[in-house]
Amino acid sequence: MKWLNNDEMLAWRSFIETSGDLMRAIERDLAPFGLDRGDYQLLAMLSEADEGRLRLCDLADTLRLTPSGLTRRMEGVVKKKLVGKSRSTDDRRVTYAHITPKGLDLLKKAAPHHLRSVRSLMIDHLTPSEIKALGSAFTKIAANLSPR
Amino acid sequence: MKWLNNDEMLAWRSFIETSGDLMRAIERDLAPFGLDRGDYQLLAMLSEADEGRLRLCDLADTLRLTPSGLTRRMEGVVKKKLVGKSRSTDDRRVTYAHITPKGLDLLKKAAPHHLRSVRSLMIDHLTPSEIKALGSAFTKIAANLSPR
DNA sequence: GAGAATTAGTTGCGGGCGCAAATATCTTCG
DNA sequence: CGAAGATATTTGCGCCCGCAACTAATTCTC
Repeated sequence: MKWLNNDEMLAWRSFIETSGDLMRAIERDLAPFGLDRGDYQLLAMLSEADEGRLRLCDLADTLRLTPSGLTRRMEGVVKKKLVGKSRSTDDRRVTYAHITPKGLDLLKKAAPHHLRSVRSLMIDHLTPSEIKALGSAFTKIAANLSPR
Repeated sequence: MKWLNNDEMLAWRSFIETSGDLMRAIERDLAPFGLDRGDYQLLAMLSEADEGRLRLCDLADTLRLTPSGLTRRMEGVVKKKLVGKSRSTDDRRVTYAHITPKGLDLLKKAAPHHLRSVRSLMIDHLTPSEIKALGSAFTKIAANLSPR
């Protein structure tokens, strides 16, 4: 049985212990805007999408949500009028989610703060080579994760 | 407004996109033992603790759970007889959680598989320098996260 | 030493989200 | 074409867990 050496153990332990804390801290910084991380991610994805809209199933994929998870999350942002839904006339199974002007507005307000969070909580503490290593490490890990 | 450069963006994006997937994959590999990641972590912490027991509040801290979150998680493992509770006679506010022989047994069975998961999903894809970088990066990030 | 503040743990409530089943709408193929 | 299968979305149900409020026990403070 090949155990983990010290470096490996530190990599694994610091990752699992810290990533949750980091996420929570990011979330806390987003709270003043009335958004949680899921909402922010959702708005960000829509704002970057072509015409500011995406099919729900594609949105669910990019957000790593199951269909049902997305349905529930949509309820929240739709109620806040940040996002709207519209059925496709082309394929009547599909529904589009599109970001509203209000949603875009809020996102544009929140983004700089969020960016500052990410910098001050993470990026600013790392050397350029650590940053490169994080990127390549997670990219490789992702590539080897089962097809989802 | 200082935006993120390419390396920074990749580090951040790959981290948020991948870490959840990785956790889920780890969890999936633990499922055959009837454990989820939270249960495993709990058992692991107890098994490493002095005399195989910890005060509930200390356990909650190390598991990054609120007191109420821990109460609920304990319900599960106690019902499965993997963990027991005992009041301290010394300070009658405190309750200890201690791992049972059955819990220790299960942990010992699950650990090698879990270890293999961690290796095959993460460690094996990384170079030694990436592993070192992950460890130092998350250690630094943790050090700068608010005092919790 | 009595009351205030602190600390440990539990409980009620609510939100997020996964799973399985149900529904609606294509798509495929004999 | 029509039935069988695939795809998009919603709903019912249940688990995890955080927050706020509550109880119990201990420690401070005057």
